[in-house]
Amino acid sequence: MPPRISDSTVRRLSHYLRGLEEAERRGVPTVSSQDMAVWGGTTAAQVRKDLSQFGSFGKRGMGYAVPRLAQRLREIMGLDHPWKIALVGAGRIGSALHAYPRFRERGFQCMAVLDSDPEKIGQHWGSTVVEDVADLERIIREREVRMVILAVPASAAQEVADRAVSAGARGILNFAPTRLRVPPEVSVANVNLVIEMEALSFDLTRKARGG
Amino acid sequence: MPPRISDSTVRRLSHYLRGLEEAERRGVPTVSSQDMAVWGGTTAAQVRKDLSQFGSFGKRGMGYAVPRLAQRLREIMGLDHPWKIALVGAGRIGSALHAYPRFRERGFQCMAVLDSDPEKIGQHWGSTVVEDVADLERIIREREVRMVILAVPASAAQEVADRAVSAGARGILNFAPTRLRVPPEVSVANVNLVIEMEALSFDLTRKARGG
DNA sequence: TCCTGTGAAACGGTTCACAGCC
DNA sequence: GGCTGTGAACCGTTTCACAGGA
Repeated sequence: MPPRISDSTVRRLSHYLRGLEEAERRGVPTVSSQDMAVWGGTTAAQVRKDLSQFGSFGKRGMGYAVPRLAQRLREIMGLDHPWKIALVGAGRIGSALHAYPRFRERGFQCMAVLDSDPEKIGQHWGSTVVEDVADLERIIREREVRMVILAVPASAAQEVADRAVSAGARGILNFAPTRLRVPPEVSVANVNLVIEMEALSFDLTRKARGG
Repeated sequence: MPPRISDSTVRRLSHYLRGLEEAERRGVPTVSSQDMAVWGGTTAAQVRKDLSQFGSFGKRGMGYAVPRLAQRLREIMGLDHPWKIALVGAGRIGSALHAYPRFRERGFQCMAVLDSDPEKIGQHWGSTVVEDVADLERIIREREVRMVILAVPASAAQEVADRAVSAGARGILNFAPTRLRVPPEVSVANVNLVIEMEALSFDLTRKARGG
């Protein structure tokens, strides 16, 4: 029974891994928790606590062997193998995401781009052809898609999510400003740009008032 | 000296406000903390705690008067007046953000779109013309821009951020996968899509393993 | 000596439970 | 009776401090 890992820990692990891979490229042999703390925007103690939840990867007095720790972190995060994803919504956000090179670099393979708009269906996006969202279930099943990026209007998000889940998708990156209801075996990450802007508005307002 | 307000509280306030404005439109006169809890994906007690940090807005036995609370929340969050923003980076993400109608609906007025690419400078985006990022400081000052959306490559993000801050910007929505260093009077919200995907990867991997 | 791994303490956010007002 | 506002309890995360191995 694995203990609960907090969301903030997971985010920091991403940062550690990014730093480790940069160090790997440079041929740095070992790093200290202090080095990783800088990458993760945290403290050395926090880094060690984070890592200790998964095992003991360092050597006292020495630090951590970069290739070994990077490999272990990739395994822990499930990034030691590619993920097959599908992009639903071929609007502007969808187009930007599809062109975003870092997804592919990180091992997220886009198996399909889907939309409901007849104007968009059939368009060529690089080597990908936009397909009909009516075929969502079949495509997810046939191409073994495990994650879906939802870049559809809020009004369609829940329905598309339900269908994707029923076809076997287990992770959803949701750009629609809606709280999706999904079964517990499914994970959802929400990206809500208006909330981010409103949080900035709050912060700035508070700083302007309170000092 | 206002007490610290947690980030999670701020996000919930956004949700409460969205629900309140929907209720306002429908002419609902009062709501309970339980109603708001549903909007914010939390509990009634949490709603009351959140609100209590800013004052007492409800009536015991009655609930909260919708228009009054909505107005107070807009004031608290600094959403009772428009915000002037600028968009730096006229690539695909920038283009998607510029077309995103919810920013404008929510009172975020885009005063400029900037890029360094001569091909893009001069392009017409609706009624906006893409301008040269070399004029960033002048434009921020002249048009009283307070927030900047950074949709530029990671390699340019810090430099653009520094220049925006020096010209008077105080909020940054950062899409570049970099941790920006800014003075304490400046607030930054990061949107890091790879981290969101990696968090999904972690979750799914963990669920598949642990049960 | 250097730096990790880890219990213990401190902190902050959430939940509980109830007093108080409508 | 119903629902808010809030101190107190609870719980998870972060920080501290140090024991222990290289």
